[in-house]
This record gives sequence, C-alpha cells and structure tokens, in this order.
Amino acid sequence: MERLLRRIDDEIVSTGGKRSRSRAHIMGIFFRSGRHLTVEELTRKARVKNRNIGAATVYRTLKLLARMGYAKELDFGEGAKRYESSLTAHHDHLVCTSCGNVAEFEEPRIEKLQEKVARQHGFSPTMHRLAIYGQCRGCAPSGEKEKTG
Amino acid sequence: MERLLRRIDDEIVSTGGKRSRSRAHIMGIFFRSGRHLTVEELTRKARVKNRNIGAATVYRTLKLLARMGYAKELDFGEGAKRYESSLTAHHDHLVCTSCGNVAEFEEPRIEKLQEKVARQHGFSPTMHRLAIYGQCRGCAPSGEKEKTG
DNA sequence: CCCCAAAATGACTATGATATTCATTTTCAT
DNA sequence: ATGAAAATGAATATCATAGTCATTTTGGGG
Ligand SMILES: [Mn+2]
Ligand SMILES: [Mn+2]
Ligand SMILES: [Zn+2]
Ligand SMILES: [Zn+2]
Repeated sequence: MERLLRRIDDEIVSTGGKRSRSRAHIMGIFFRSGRHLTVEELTRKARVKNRNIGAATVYRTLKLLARMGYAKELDFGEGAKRYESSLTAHHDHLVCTSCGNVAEFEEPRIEKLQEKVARQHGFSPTMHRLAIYGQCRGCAPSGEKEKTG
Repeated sequence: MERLLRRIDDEIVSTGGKRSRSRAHIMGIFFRSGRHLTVEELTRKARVKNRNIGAATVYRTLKLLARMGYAKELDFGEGAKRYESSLTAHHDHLVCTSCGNVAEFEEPRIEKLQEKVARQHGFSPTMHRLAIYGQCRGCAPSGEKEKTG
C-alpha cells in the first residue's frame, strides 16, 4: 500500500510531475476506502484530516489516476460518476436501485461471448461496461407484501 | 407509423393530456429517424420544418415517450444521452470510439448468464446496460500500421 | 363560432457535476 | 536559500438537463 503510493508518485515524477501533500492524502484515502466512491464522498473523507482540500484537487487526482491506469471511472447513471481502484481483477456490477448498494461479479463466459459477438461484427473491442440494475437481497419483496410504496 | 403516433396521442389524451402540433412533429421525426439520436440532433432535425421548436419541448417529449415506454434512454458516456425507439426487441450496443458509429447486437446467451449471475447473488434484475467500446471495422487498423496516434 | 380552463409551448433561468482559470503556495533541483 | 515549474484551492465557466412562467394552443361546452 505504501509501496503502491510510492510507485505512483515515482511514476508522476518520472513524467515531469512533482510530489504533493494534498494529492498523497487523497490517494491514500482513495485506495484505503471502500470501492465505488463519488468525488463528493471522497472529498468529504479527505477533508476530515485536512479541512482545506479543494474539490478541484480531488477531481484532478482521480482523473490522473484514471489516466495512469490506477483507477476506473464508473457511471451507473446516478448523475455523478463513481471511481474504484483498478488493482483488482476486471468485474462488472449489480446495482440496487432501492438502497444503492453495488455488488461485484465476474463471469468469464459473459466476457468470452462479448469477444465473440464483437468479432462477428468486425469490431475490435477495447473495453465494455455492464451493469445490472434491480433489487438486492435485502430490498427485494420476498412474498407479495408492499406492492404499493 | 401513423397508427403508432395516433396510438400514443390517444394514450396521452386518455391520461388527461392534450394533443400538440409541436410534439406530434417531434415524435414523427423521432420514430422516422435513425436510431441513437441526441436531443440536440433531434432538435436540429425538428427545426428544419418548424423553426421555433424549443429544445425544452424536445426534452419533454423524449422524457414522456420514455415514461410511456415508447423510447429508451441510452448513455454511452459521451456527455449527452441518446434515445431510441423501444419498438424493436431488446439489444445491446457496440460503440466505435473512433467514428462514433453505434451497432446493435442480440446475444441470448449473455442475457441468460446475466439472469443466472443475478440469481446467484440473490439479486432481482429489472434491466441492464451493456455497451462494448472499441473500433468498428472501418476504423480498426488492419495490419500493424498507425500504432501511434 | 365563441369562451375558457387546462395543458403545452418556448425563452429564459436554475441546477448540478465537472472543467478551467488564476493568484498563491509547494516542491525541488541548483 | 533561490527561482522556475508544478500543484493547489476558490472562484468561475461549461454543458446537459430541469424548472419557471408568461403566452399560446387545445378541446369541450355554450
Ligand atoms: Mn467494482
Ligand atoms: Mn440500439
Ligand atoms: Zn438494496
Ligand atoms: Zn468507427
């Protein structure tokens, strides 16, 4: 973890950038926090330890991490984007439209089929976005109660 | 087609709405046009015949059609949403990041696997968004030219 | 055809996420 | 320590979309 942060900073320096306290703080919180954070959520967390972190810096840091390949931008259609560390293996998402919870899944057969479909269309895929929306276990009506509301 | 427009208007009337020239014009162009249109694109087309169609009305019409189930909102992460008629069967999209072209595909096995994955997570899916990004046939480098740029 | 209340319109303004600007502060090689 | 480049943060700009509101359109009685 410390290793990771140092590696990223080194990479920034090697491309003409400079180290920065604010950015280091933001990155630390980002990689330590739960996944699928909003810029606003991350800013709030960052400001707990350093009251004068600006939202602009959080936006810039996340964009930088995304550009460097250490973060992924997610868009579940909520208005604001979410970000997650890209250190874990590729996966797609289950988004609960009731409580907002986001679960992750990996399905190699879906991945394969996507490759296949793309190939059949003469298409060279570089990435994809798959999000399944619905109700998570806790939010789905089990029997038939609460049809209204 | 005329039938469809009349059916939609009737449905609007049956829920307390009134017919409208502007809206009829916008709907006509929407259903007649190619798929995956932006509000701005549709507004431009609509204004050719009627110079004073307001963008607000196009937004409202599209929202209305979406609410009534006759249009689907798509978001390929371009900034602006796209809309398509929902009269065709469900399908997902291949988006070319070079020329912007959007192709459609249907892969029942992917659909099934999504259901299965959701079930395994105790999740009740209601919809999903799948978009594959990359280069279409015309935009993909065939051999090995143009590695840079 | 006329009236009129409800609905729709379109110009304008508001909103909200994100990007940009710019004066100030940090960083760091010399 | 010094200075130039990079980073910051507050303020402002941008851009898609939503809301406001005065005006126009619609359509069901007279
Ligand atoms: Mn995830
Ligand atoms: Mn389509
Ligand atoms: Zn839930
Ligand atoms: Zn293309």
